[in-house]
Amino acid sequence: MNTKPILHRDDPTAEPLVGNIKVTRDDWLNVAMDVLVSDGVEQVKVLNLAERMAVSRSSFYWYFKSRQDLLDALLSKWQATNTAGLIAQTELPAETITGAVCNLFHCVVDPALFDTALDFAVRDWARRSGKVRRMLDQSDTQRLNALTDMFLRYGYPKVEAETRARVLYYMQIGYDLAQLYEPINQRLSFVRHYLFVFTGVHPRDEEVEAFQSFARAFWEGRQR
Amino acid sequence: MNTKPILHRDDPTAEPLVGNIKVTRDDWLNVAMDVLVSDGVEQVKVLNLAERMAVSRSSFYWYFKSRQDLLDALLSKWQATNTAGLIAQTELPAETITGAVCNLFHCVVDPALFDTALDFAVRDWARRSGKVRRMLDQSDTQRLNALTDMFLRYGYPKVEAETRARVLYYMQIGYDLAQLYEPINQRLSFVRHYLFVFTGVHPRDEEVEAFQSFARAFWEGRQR
DNA sequence: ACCTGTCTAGACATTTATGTACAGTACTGA
DNA sequence: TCAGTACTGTACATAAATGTCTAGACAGGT
Repeated sequence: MNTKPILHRDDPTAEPLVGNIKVTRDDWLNVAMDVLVSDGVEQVKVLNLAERMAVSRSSFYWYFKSRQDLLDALLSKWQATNTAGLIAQTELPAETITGAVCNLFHCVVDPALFDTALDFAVRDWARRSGKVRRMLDQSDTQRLNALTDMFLRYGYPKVEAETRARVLYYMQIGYDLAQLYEPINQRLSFVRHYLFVFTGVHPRDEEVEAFQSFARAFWEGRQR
Repeated sequence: MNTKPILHRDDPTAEPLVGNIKVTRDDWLNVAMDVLVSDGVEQVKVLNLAERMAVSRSSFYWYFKSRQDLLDALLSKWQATNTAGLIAQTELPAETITGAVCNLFHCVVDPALFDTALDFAVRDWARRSGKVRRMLDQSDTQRLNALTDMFLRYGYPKVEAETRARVLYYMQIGYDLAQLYEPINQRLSFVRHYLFVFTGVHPRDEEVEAFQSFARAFWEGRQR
């Protein structure tokens, strides 16, 4: 378990906290994000977070007006990062459509590009909040448009580009949702076939291998 | 709003309730299922359900040992219907693979065959409960196997059958999750292209038209 | 040395949830 | 009719969550 949230006070590289400070506003946000992702919004409770950080509950109210205030901050953080991250990947240059889809696959591998678990948590949250639902709908539309444009750039007819964008996007969401933790090697051995089904053309060997070695290197670094 | 839960006492066709009975065990279950689907497990609260039925909370404890007892019953209900429903659709006879996929599409249209919203709610629930998670993993495996077998029956090589089964399954989950409520006609106009992307072959006109008219008839009946 | 601004702890009030005890109500069958 | 069965309602005990108030700890400026 080296994936637990790093509090400011536990981070040796950060400058030490002065005065009576035990945790920072960012600590509250980070821990809240962690709970949001792993347990859902309903579990983002002040008491819960305070206990995890071994800090009094009332400290929370110094940094945030209310629980709702914290939730709003979480949503902003998601909105500012995830959609932008995915769209950036669709716009990277590639010689072929299969190469472009490989670029997109990076999102599944690297949470820094796109945090799938967070995205899922927000989707769940959206079922209970109209405000979140509206933000999410906007993001979905933007993302689908970006994916459609990607296929269009490689010469697909309009309707086919739209269809393939949808299949690709929803498949990624669905896959992550199902959380079928297949062994890495099995999952990577499917990459070639996924590329074929998604694009209708066979990928180049070097594209597949490049992605596989990227993913393998990334996952080895995290003992998965 | 004609989709509100039908309580036994509101159903004119059912035999009238005798004695001091106001609601039945099934009423509790149905309303709970409704809340589970629309608001998630966390909102399945005894008080909440009692208020919706205008009945005292303590009535609940006549029919159920505890809240957990109710949740267990909900899970059983899901397990007994949804997975079986989907697998049955994959096993229906069809002349072509595109026809077989059309049969599967019926699941998306008709909640009696497969309640996608419920499935999603259970997925969400599974994140918080190990027991639910294990049941869900089992179901996912069974469903993927059934879909793979379907492709195998139409002559696809093993790996391609597995890949297409995954794309098809996850795409359906993802699509439902995103809840992009496209207009019916737009959605139906994509059917032909989805079939092509999912199977790699072009569907027959009569297959597409048969499915479209089925879906249209079904949806018109529910003023969607 | 003393104050001031920043942050934390502990005590309190309130709300909302679960579960229990017990009395009451309305049919049913002997 | 009268006891029993099958429920429902009121009241109570308890727990968990949010939010408020106040006293106090700590560093830095004057």
